[in-house]
Amino acid sequence: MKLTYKGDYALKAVLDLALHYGQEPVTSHDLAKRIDAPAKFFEQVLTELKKGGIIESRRGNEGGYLLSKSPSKITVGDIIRIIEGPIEPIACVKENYANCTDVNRCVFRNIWQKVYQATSDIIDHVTFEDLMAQVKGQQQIATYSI
Amino acid sequence: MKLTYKGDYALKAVLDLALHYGQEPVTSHDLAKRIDAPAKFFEQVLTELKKGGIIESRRGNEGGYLLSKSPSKITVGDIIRIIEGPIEPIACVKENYANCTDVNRCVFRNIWQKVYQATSDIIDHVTFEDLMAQVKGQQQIATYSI
DNA sequence: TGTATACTCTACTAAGTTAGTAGGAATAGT
DNA sequence: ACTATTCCTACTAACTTAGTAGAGTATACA
Repeated sequence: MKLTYKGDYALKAVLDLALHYGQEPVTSHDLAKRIDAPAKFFEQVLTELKKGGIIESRRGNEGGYLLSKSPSKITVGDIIRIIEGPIEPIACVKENYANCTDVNRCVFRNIWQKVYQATSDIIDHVTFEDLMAQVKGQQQIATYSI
Repeated sequence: MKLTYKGDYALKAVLDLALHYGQEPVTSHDLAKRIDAPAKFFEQVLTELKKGGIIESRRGNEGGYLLSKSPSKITVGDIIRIIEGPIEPIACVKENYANCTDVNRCVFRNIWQKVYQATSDIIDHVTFEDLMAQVKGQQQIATYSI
């Protein structure tokens, strides 16, 4: 796994939309501003998230983007797979991979399999509901500590 | 973590050298042939492994490369860090990272920290002695099963 | 001392990825 | 009709990956 700017923007955008879940759509412009991403580049990220089925859009005045399902049903892994592609360290980790002479005997494949498993165990079990809870908790602390 | 060809060649080369540990040096040419890597490109990989302190070289006739320490003292993580660089999914995972406005509050950083930890827990604990044992075990089975 | 053998060093390149930029077309609400 | 917004296509500079090319340097051995 390696996180690019695109993935970083995408995660922040989805978290922002999660915090606005059930409310009015949020414009690309507002999102980009809040997460400090170049507006035009960020549009492309939103397009990919839409194609991936994570968000939907409303055009025209009062339009914008919103989550297409509950934050509890979206994981960090979902976003990463859509934006960054497969998370396997090497392609042979996947089942039915034919380009290797002897997949079953390769001592390194076991290692990459474990790394893949460990990584997805983490990112596929963190939902945006979890993240919202953390963010809200932090805001409380911040308020109290002033 | 993403494994490039360079990393793949490096791991295979070190395993091959581990299997020849205590014996005569192995030439770059022979290694490249056995692991099916382009000879000239592969030379660069060996240079990096040498700079990384994993292997040493003997020039001239009867020369070649050999491990600079016991296979039990070299891990997969050592090779990956030398060839592929840092294994953190994003730079902010490292300690004293200044380029972030609020590292302590970022809910995503926790996740990448965990991914980093899980990945290094795996690759830093597999030694080339372990891998040698696996390879030798497989050869036995292969012999018996004919 | 010569020579074959093997490592060493520097430079170049084609293809792909990353992180954008640019400009306009389509659509929806007032 | 006007304005705000998403949608679509194309372009680009910088960087990385996976090599290639060719000359230079050290060593063992005859």
